[in-house]
Amino acid sequence: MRIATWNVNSIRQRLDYTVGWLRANQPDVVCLQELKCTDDAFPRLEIEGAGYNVAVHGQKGFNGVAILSRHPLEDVMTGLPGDDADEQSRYLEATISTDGGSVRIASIYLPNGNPIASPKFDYKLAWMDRLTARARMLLELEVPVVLAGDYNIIPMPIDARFPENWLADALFQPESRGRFRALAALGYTDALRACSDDEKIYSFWDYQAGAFQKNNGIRIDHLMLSPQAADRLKATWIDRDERARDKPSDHVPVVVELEIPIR
DNA sequence: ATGGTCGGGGTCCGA
Repeated sequence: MRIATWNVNSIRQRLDYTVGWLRANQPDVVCLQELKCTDDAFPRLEIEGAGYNVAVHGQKGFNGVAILSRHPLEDVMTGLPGDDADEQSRYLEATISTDGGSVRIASIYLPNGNPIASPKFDYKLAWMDRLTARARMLLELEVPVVLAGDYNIIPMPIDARFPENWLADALFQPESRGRFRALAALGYTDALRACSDDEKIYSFWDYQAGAFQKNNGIRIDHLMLSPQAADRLKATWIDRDERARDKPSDHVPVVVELEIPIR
């Protein structure tokens, strides 16, 4: 089973590239982030036309997450538990079932958190605590779980081309990185690091100052696997070519292949 | 030394 995560930075601006990527790569599941549109404005027919079922949790102008699946989407859960007052659309969870097995998958758009001396950073940390609580619950299911998305976390210095540039950024604070590490300590595996020897591998390059041309990138899009998913991990990669296109997203797809046969 | 780019929705905010 092939599972991808991609922050598309507006699904309406990136619809052609998204459909083209689905056709070329034939993933079983894709988690999308930063849709920047409401459920009603999501281009559902075009995605369905490419052969995918759709679960959407949209929001006008900002945020918004979706799960696309070639297989039925079951038990869809919208929003991250733990704060009924949180109105930002950043979390969506569903079960993908095939005859070869089922996977619980979350599409995550973790808050950016900048600037660090602001309520936005507090919101980020509180959101991460809620995510950790949810991740702990999911482990109790003892099934393959994939928590995929834009975590807005640079886990380690090797995950940035120029780590010194990020010292004052919410993406690289000890509090943010510590919470990501806590997720790993629960028993979740960072799929890309578990299955790639390439240290200089990034998933985001800023639009400004020719960051992509200089390979001034960071790795902030992650697929975290429960033990039952990690046991089935076959391969991971990042589709860097998507960033070289005209008018691209600033993020590229990150992909995992799990040994869950599709029958 | 400065500012550099996108997207959405409206002439600024979020990233």
